[in-house]
Amino acid sequence: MGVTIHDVAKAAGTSVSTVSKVINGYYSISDETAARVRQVMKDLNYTPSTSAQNFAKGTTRCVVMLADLSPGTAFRNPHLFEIVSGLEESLRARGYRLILRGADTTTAYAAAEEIISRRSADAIAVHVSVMTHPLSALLTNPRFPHIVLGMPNFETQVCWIDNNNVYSGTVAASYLLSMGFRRIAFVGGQYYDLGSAHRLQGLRQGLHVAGVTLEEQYIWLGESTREDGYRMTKQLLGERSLPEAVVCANNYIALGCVAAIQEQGLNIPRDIGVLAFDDYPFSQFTEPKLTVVNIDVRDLGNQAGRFLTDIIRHPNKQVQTYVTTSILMERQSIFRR
Amino acid sequence: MGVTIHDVAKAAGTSVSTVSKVINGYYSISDETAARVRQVMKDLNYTPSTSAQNFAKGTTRCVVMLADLSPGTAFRNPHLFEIVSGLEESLRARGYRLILRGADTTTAYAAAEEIISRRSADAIAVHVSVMTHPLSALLTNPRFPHIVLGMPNFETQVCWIDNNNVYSGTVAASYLLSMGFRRIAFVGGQYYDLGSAHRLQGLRQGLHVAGVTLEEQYIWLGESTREDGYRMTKQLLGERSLPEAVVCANNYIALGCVAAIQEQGLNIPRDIGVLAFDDYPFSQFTEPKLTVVNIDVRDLGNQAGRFLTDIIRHPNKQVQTYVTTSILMERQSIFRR
DNA sequence: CTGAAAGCGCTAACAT
DNA sequence: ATGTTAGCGCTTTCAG
Repeated sequence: MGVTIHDVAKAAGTSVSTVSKVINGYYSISDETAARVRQVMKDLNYTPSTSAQNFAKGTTRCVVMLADLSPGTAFRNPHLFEIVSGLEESLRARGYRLILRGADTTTAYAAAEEIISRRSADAIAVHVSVMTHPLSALLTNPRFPHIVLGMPNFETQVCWIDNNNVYSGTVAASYLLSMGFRRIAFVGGQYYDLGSAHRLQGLRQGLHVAGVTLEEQYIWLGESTREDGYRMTKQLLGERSLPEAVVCANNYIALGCVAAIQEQGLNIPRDIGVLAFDDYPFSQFTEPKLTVVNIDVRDLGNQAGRFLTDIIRHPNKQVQTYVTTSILMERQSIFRR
Repeated sequence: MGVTIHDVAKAAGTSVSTVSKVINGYYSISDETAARVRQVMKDLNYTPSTSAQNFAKGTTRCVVMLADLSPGTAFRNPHLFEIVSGLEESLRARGYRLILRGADTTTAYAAAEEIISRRSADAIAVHVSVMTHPLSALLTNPRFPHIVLGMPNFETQVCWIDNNNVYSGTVAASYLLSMGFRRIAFVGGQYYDLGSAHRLQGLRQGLHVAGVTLEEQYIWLGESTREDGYRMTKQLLGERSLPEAVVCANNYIALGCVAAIQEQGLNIPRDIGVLAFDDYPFSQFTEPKLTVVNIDVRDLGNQAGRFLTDIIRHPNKQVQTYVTTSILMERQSIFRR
């Protein structure tokens, strides 16, 4: 079939090992031999076989990512794919390929086990949504290079990386304070929705250090849906005194929140400001467009790729870290008071 | 390191080829030997190395998908990832792994060339957005197993698969006709936006066979954005006689369309019906929720995977096909007249 | 600086 | 039914 390293060696009048050495570059080969070999490779249109190289070197140069890829995920959770894209980009820059593999909590363990035992990848990336306790044990004992995207909601020795939502919350707080807001409300997900909970925590903290209190009556937690955002905001607006601004834990809630406020005949941002988290395209589908604290999730994927290659090199390396590039995107839903 | 086929052979008191045969299963091995070998494999916790197997067999069991994965793609184009998910699912069911690789029109050629020359995948899937003429030549001459997701907008011998948007257009037509509509408008993308153009064509055709004409004055083409949808609809509403329904080529346009109609003080669906294509989550963010002709893009990915494995087996197979599972999702933006 | 040769772990004729 | 053996295409140690 194709031309092999032997053909090159023969044509260049050298041994295959010499050719291999010029391919890999980290052996001493005289410049002239190297040049000749390179020329022959070009003439013969030779490219080393990836499988053969990897097989001989005992590596795969692949990392597989386990994630929920069930129908509709791309629509419901674009974040996931933005992370995937960032991961792919980062891995590719480092010479690795990203294999995407769908799984759920019931199948992820077997998938990982197969990958590990068949040595079909150099590392595994697991999206936190398919993470389980057994899987965590599989990854850490004995250790196999891995990273979990998102902080697991249980104590574990796995490597993970996540956005620092607490920090993002403080960013929201600083911004609101700087814009002259004091009486602030929060509409978010349930306490077990860690992302929302952390954002709330950061917001509260950020306000607190400035001597401002986030009052309990202004905190509403529910489902992360447009419907529940609407419902909660309605109730919030029923309070005796209106907040000056409401912070929405995510875009879905924000959509409902805006609808509720406007239905009440209130003007955003004149009567009440709205600040949301994340910059889904639909944060721009409201009128006015939402000012948001955006989280650069692609960067999360990027960082994960970087850590992963580190971990492949140093399997004992333990990474449990937060990375966040939160960017405030000022649009029209908050005006200075 | 790991236990190899030799260890198994020794422990089972057989030759490696016997072990190999029971692994692969398509050679005659006595039941009792097979059982013994299998037992030893289990005892030794042996799993064949994927790389070694593939290398020996001269295959990779991988297909790489080339697509635009630039920042924000997941938000702007969730369709793409739904296709990816479908493709992955389908390939996995057939024993292949999906490697996702970012590219653009300037890098896709080199990426494909590398894959082909290094034989690092058994096939390539290319999203039409990164397709170019040279790439098409590379794939077809000599033929390398491939499939393009989406119909290229130039004459080519590549294998491709796409949704039948013309058909979807006729689905829209039939529905509107059955609901008693006659005077219908279309707000869509430019003529070179093939998806939109085909939907328009199907709509026109579908109406035509029922003796209904889609009048030119009711056809507005522009950018596929909320803004342009708004602008076009505004103009459309300026016509001397209002259409009974407007069909929007996609969700973005629909968002603007709904806003324009409502701003005009018209009620949807009482005064005017709105029918859109695609079921992005934000087709439900309008009030009322949009009735849409949804396209099952995941199924497109699924079919692509099926064809791809066929093509790998029969490299000369030529596939240029439309598949469509369009489903009408009735919500609140169309009422029977 | 170069080459010979022994793998890497498994498959697949071919022989028995 | 089972074993022998020659690869698959490249890397890497060890001599020279």
